[in-house]
Amino acid sequence: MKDFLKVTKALSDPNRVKVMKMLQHKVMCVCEIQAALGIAQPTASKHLKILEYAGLVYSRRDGQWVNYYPTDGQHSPYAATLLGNLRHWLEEDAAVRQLIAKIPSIRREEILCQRKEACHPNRP
Amino acid sequence: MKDFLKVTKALSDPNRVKVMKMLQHKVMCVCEIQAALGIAQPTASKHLKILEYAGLVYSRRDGQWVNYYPTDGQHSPYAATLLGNLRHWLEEDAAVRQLIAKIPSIRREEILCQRKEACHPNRP
DNA sequence: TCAATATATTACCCGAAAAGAATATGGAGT
DNA sequence: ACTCCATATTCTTTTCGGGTAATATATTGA
Repeated sequence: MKDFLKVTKALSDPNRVKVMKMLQHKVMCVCEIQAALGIAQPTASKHLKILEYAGLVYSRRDGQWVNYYPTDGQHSPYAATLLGNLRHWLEEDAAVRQLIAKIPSIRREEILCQRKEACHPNRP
Repeated sequence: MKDFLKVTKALSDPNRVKVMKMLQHKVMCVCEIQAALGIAQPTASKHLKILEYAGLVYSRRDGQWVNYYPTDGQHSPYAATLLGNLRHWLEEDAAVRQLIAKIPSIRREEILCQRKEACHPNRP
């Protein structure tokens, strides 16, 4: 029961559902997710932890960034089933389509997490 | 997105999941659900309304009682899929098994909703 | 019509969850 | 060692959801 509730709870928040849909289209780091959703960095981090705890995503460090991936659902049959369905569910959702379309323009090298107001002008 | 969230939210509370599992084994009225879960009557009523709003159950009056049924998921593909999976999911869950086993001993004619302390002795 | 009962609704309390600010951690590069 | 930056964690505030008591509604039967 607990494992099931972890998954349904994780997927009962709009931002977390959006994260899952984005990750199914492209592997992303925290700062990219933060930028895509327009939320604060700790908020993004916390959402990802909840998704990870539910067995829906896992993370791997890549240099200075931490990438998040959708899992194959090995550790939770509930996660496995819902991940499978989510691949086609909500593909026509307006907010999701808008996010997916926005992804290519989000590049981690051009994001500054620590100062929201920063449009870092001189950077390699 | 909203319809999806209605379903995941509805299924992210343990008591509501238990209601769904019970209803998949036996059609029940509000007072039976209330008795099975050991919660107050308005609480049971509210949970059922949330499940109904999500398209997971529907209700039909039968004399003085209102019966609740699992839907076939016609009004929500998300509800349809999860209802299907729930039929086999959690069948081995301890709390669910205990509830299912308890169902036959719960008879609506022997329940008094309005006074919790009542063990109504003389009743047809 | 009135009494009894099941269900729905309302109002309110309380704890949990979401949000962001501030701070801590840790890797990369100098 | 030191700096820079992405990420994680802590803290605090605010919002949301589950719970119950009290009340309203609806049905049954006398």
